[in-house]
Amino acid sequence: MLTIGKLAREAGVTPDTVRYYEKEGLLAPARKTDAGYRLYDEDAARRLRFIRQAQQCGFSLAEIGELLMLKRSDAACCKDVRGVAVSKKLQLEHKIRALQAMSGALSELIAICNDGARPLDECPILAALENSMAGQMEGARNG
Amino acid sequence: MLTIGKLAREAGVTPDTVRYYEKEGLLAPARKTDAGYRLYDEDAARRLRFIRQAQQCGFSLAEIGELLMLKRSDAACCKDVRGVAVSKKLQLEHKIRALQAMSGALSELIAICNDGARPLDECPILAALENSMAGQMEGARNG
DNA sequence: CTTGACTTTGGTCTTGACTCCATGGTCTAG
DNA sequence: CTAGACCATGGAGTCAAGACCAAAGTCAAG
Repeated sequence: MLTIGKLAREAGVTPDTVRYYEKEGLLAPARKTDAGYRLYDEDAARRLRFIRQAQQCGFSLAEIGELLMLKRSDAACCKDVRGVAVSKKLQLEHKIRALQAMSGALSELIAICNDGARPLDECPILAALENSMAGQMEGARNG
Repeated sequence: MLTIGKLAREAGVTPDTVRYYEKEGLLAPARKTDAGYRLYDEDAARRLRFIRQAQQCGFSLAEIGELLMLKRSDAACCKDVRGVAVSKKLQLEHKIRALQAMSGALSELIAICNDGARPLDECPILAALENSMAGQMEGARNG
């Protein structure tokens, strides 16, 4: 069992952040000591890591809450919940495509610029960035 | 030449947002009328679309500013700038991997839950989400 | 030449996600 | 049994990214 400080340190956040997540209903302590200290188990640690990763991927805490509810959902496990999963997956795929387009654009950029010094106005950065993304971007239009 | 309203409408944002981007140094009008009206060209429109897409991918306006500076950079075009591009690309790849892990986890989830109703405690959501992400997540640890 | 849609600047307000602070209780090492 | 590190609650402050508002200028149509 971890105290809030240890849990937080392990995940690279502050205790304040952990308490905040609790207030938002994302992460509860397994139990509390008589003195009121929060105690967390390994499950909470994984959960916290998940939250941080999902955040890095651009999900809001509210969305992460939905993702985490896939786990808890008191209702039909594999029914209503499935809809949420499907729509989240579509969102993810849009994001991935957009990111891949960007990444591709940057690759071209890096490759082309590899040869050394060029005149500024010949630098194909804008072209690479804006053109090569355009195609992929269409798909992500209404993400 | 577009007025701020048309530009904004085309990109699905408000004029306020466009002015905000200008204040943040991300997007300037090509010129102003005598009356002080902002006028934008097609370049600005593309730029704005780019900003929105990048935002959807989880970049902050500050980061997007860096990306856009790849274009403007008064210094050596294909030299210092290349470093920024490379590091942005690494960031992107981390994000992509994390997103793909999530997407994969959701796929399993959806597939497994496809067969109908199951007991809650047998619902493999936690397992799928947390286990199947664990491996990929390691890599993205310090993104 | 007025009406309605649009624009300007400059300001305050909001929301999400924290972050810091004050005050006070708890626990462990010496 | 006390000093220093940790924890609790409650509330205020911060930052990004806008949203909203007021007062006033602009423009195209009838």
